[in-house]
Amino acid sequence: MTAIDTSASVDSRRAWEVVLQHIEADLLAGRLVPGDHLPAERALSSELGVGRSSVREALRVLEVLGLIRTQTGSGPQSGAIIIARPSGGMSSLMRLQVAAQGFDVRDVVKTRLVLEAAVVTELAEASAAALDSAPLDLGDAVRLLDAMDADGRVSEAEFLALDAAFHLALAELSGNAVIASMMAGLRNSIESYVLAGVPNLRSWAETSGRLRHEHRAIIAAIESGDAESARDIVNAHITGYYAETNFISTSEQRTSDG
Amino acid sequence: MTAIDTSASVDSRRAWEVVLQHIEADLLAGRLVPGDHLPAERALSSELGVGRSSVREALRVLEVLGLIRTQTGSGPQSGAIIIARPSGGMSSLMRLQVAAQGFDVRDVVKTRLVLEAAVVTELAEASAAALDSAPLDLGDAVRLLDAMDADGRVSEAEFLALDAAFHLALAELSGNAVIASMMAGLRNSIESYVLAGVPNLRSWAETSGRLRHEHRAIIAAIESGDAESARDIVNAHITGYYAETNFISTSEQRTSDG
DNA sequence: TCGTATGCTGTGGCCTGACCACATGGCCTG
DNA sequence: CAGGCCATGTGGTCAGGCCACAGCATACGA
Repeated sequence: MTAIDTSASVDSRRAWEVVLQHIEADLLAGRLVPGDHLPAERALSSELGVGRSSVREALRVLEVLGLIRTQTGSGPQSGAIIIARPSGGMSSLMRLQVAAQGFDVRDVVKTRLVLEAAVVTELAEASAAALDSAPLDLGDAVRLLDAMDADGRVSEAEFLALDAAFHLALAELSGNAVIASMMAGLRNSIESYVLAGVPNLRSWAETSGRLRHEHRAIIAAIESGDAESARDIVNAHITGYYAETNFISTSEQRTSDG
Repeated sequence: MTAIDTSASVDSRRAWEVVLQHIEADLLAGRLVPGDHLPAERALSSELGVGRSSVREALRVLEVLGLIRTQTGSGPQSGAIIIARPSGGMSSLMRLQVAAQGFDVRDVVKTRLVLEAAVVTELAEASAAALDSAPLDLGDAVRLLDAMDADGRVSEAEFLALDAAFHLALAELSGNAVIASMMAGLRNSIESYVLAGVPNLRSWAETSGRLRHEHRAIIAAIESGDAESARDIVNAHITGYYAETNFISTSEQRTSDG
C-alpha cells in the first residue's frame, strides 16, 4: 500500500536499481553535490516506495564505488554524505577483478606502464613550459623519496608502500584525477604480488638502492623538462623491478597465448 | 544463537565486509573460479554467521563490479555465478564519479587519449612484427566501419554508438583487458556529453565523413605498422571531434584553474 | 549564573521472518 | 510413453524490530 503503482505498473528494474538511478539522476542534475547529505535510509525508502533493505543495497554499492561515506549517530557528520573519492572504488574493482581472473596481472602491469609514462611526460612538459611562471612543486613526491632514504630503518613492505605513494603522488601532481585513481587501483590490485616477489630478489639492498636512484632520476628528468628521458627511466624502473622478481617476464608477454 | 562469537568477539568489520572478504579470499585461493556457483544466499548467511541482508549487500556490490551474475529460479543457471566481466563495473564507476564530480570530464577525455594512443601503438607494432606469422585480423573493427558507411541510414546516435564500438574493438584487439575495460568505462561515462555535443556541429554530414575517413586511416596506419602516424591520427581524431562540438577546448585544458 | 549530567531523538547497522516470482525437475496421471 | 502438475530451491523484496552511537536539549546541581 505504500507504493503507488500507477504508470509503469511492472517495473522491470530491480528495487535497488531504482534507488541507484534516482541518486544518479540527482547527481547529474546537480541536486546533489559533494558534501551534501543523502536523505535518511528510511526516508528514501518511503519516498521511492521500496523497502529499506533495497535502499541499503544501493547505498552499499555507492559506498564501495567511493561516492558516499556513511556514519552512524546523529549530527552534521552522520548519515550518508557524498564524497566522490574514486580511488577506493577503483582499487576494489581492480583487486577483485584480478582475484577473479577477469584481469591478467601482466595486463595490469602493462597498463600501469602506459599511464605512468603519460604522467611523467605530462609533468616534464608542464615543467618545461612553466619555467617562468608556476615552478611546478614536486615537494610532495620528493618528501616521500627522502623518507625512503632512511636506510636500514625502512622495512621492505614500508619501502614498497612509500614507492607506491611516490608514483601515486606523481600521478596526482599531473592533475588528472582519472589517471591518478587508475594508478592507485592498478597498484593496489597487484600489491600482494609485488610483496610476494621480494624474496626472489638477489639482494634487497642492491635493488632498493637502484630504485631510489631511479626515483631521483625521474624527478631530475621532470624538472629539467626532458619528457623523453623521463619516460625511458620510468619504463626501465618498473620493467626492471618486475624482471628482477621473476614476477613477470615483461619481455615476452602475450606472444602467442590465448 | 546462530552466530558463535568465540574468537574475535568484536568484529570491527561490518557484516557485509566479512562476506566480501570471504568471497575475495575464495577467489584468490582459487576455490572459486569463473563459472562457479556461489553458495546460496541463505547458506552463506548461516555459514558466515551474518544476516541474509548483509550477504545480499555484498552480492550486490559484486554484481555491480561485474564479478557475479544472479538469476532467480532453479537449475544450473540460477543463483549467483562468477563471471568476471570488468567493463560493466568500470562503466558504473566512471559514470557515477563523473556525475558526482569526482572526475572532471576533461580528465576523462585526456585519459582516453592516452589509452587510445597506447592501443594503436601496440597494434601497429604487433602488425609490423607479425607480418610473417599471424596476420593480425582487424576484421571485427573493419566490419563496424562498414556499418558506419551506410550513409543516411544511420542516425547520429547509431553512428556514435558504432564509433564507440570501433574504438572498443581496437582496445580488445590489443589483448589488454584492463585497457579495454577502462576504455569502455571512459567512453560510457561521457556518452551523454558526446551526444549532447552533436547539435553544436557545423555539419553532421561533414563531421561524420571526416570521422569515417580518419577511422580508415587509423586502420591503414596500423596495418602498415606505422605506430607513430597511427598515434597522430587517433590523437587528431578524438581531439578534433571534441573541439568541433565545443564540448571542450582541448588545447587549453587546466592551464591555471584550481 | 554557569556547568554538568542525563535522557531524548534520529542516524546507520543488522537480523529475522515472511512472502513472492520464477525455473527446474521429478512425479503422477492419462 | 507423453504431457501436465506440483514440490523444491533460488534470488527479490518487504516489514518490523533491535542495537550502538552521536548530538543536542533539557534539567539539575554547584
